[in-house]
Amino acid sequence: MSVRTRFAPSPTGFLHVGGARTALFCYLQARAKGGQFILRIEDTDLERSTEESVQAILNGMHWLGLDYDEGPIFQTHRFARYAEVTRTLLAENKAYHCYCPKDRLEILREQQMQQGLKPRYDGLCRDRKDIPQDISRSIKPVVRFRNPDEGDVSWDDAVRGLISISNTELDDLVIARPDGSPTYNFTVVVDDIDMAVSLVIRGDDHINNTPRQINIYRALGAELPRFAHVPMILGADGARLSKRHGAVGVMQYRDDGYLPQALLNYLVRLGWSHGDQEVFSMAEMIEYFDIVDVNRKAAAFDYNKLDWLNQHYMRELPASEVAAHLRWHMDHVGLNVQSGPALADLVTVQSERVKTLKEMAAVSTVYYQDYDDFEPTAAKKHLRLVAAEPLQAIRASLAAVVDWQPEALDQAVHQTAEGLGVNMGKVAQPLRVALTGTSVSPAIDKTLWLVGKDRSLERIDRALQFIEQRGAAE
RNA sequence: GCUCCCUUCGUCUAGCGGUAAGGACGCGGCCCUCUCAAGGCUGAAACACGAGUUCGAUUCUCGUAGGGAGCGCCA
Repeated sequence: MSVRTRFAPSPTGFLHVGGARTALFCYLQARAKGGQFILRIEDTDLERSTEESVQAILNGMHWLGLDYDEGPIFQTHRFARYAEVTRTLLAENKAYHCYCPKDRLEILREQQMQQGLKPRYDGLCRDRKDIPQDISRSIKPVVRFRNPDEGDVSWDDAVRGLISISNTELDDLVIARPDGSPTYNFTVVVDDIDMAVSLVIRGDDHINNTPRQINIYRALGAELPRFAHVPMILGADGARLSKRHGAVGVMQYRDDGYLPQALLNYLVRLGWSHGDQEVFSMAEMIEYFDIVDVNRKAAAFDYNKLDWLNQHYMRELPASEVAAHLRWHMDHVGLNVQSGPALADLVTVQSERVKTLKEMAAVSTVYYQDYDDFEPTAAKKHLRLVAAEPLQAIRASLAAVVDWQPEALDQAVHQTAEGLGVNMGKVAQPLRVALTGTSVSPAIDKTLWLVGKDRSLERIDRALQFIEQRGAAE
């Protein structure tokens, strides 16, 4: 039988990394089994749902490349259907109208808590036949689902194993508000039945909702899907992930310079593994992933490992592909990519030196525009009188280079050093400071290559001038 | 408070009754080296605790402790 999974976020914010991982698991499970993956937007809470959030979720899914076969399906478009099912339950006496005012329920809840009891609806309206006319006219009732009061509800969770809870722990939940709008636990069940979802993958914060939902499935005479409750993702400090942990929204990771492949690879390894393998292509994830192998423990987010994976992908993915992602960051920091080396060339040189694309853009400005001043300590150390001769020599040598490629440039620097009878550092370091204004940059041949011939010669001249002025001043 | 869930290096994890408890990130050291990286080699680092079951428990059972989730006319 084909597997049908769904990811069902509520549009009350951006696409959270925890949600992204759940979506990834749903996606992988469907793709692996040749099934379908559905995206459903749970927007029944009209107060908190926003159009921007819907867009943010769609953007996040798109950036990650998690494409769905059906959807997005909006619950707000299905109110008529929920109302229909509610009427059926009412007619079958599996649900009933409840006229209890909110304040009565609040008081009840407080009393129960005080007595050390679990707060539950006491069932006052369950079999109430004495609704006075004036009450039924002034109070619009909610609809409650008649939960079984005996027996247990249990299911074999695909990741947790057998979970069981007594019906006496449950109460009659509201399935429709006074205005007729449906509530979460009810819409999920109706939708999952209507959409023939066969495997419900969701965060383990929903474990407690599952028994209630199972009872609704039964009342509706529907077959149960398989449930898989995946552990949550914690912040780096082990506490629940929240804004103060930095990036929680998926798009924030793009802004921070991560590749979608890296984030996906990082997320799939949270709670799941395949032997000692750390790096997985999407094809491998689809091939190896199985929801039953997901473990039960909540996992703390580790930026170091994400960084490592990100660098891995920056180096291993085709440079042109990485360059396309880098482009966004270059634009973002206001660099004109026409005024320097091709981005793909930049990527081949810089990817092993930085952890993120954001960092790459930041350390690459000198290849696209002139730097303002020499970094004081670098200049003090390397642009001294003794550096004048090597710089002049290398300038002459470079001026003669026709094929401005790393091999020829490397040769030029080496030959210059040999000719002067000094080691590489005596030539390379002053040259590096001349080229970049700092003492840190890629290998000198690569640095020259990226800076380009004309700009390199200009900058050497500038450094020579600096040395001369400084010499005169001393 | 009540119910449900979780517990192997700092972190992500392997383990599925007998292992020197493996890998990865990070951290330390060495090597390489024109700087910074990257790379290679290497080191330190874990079975929460207590009872059982068993010839033998990280692995099975039960407690304890710690952590998480839920208990809405939010999802």
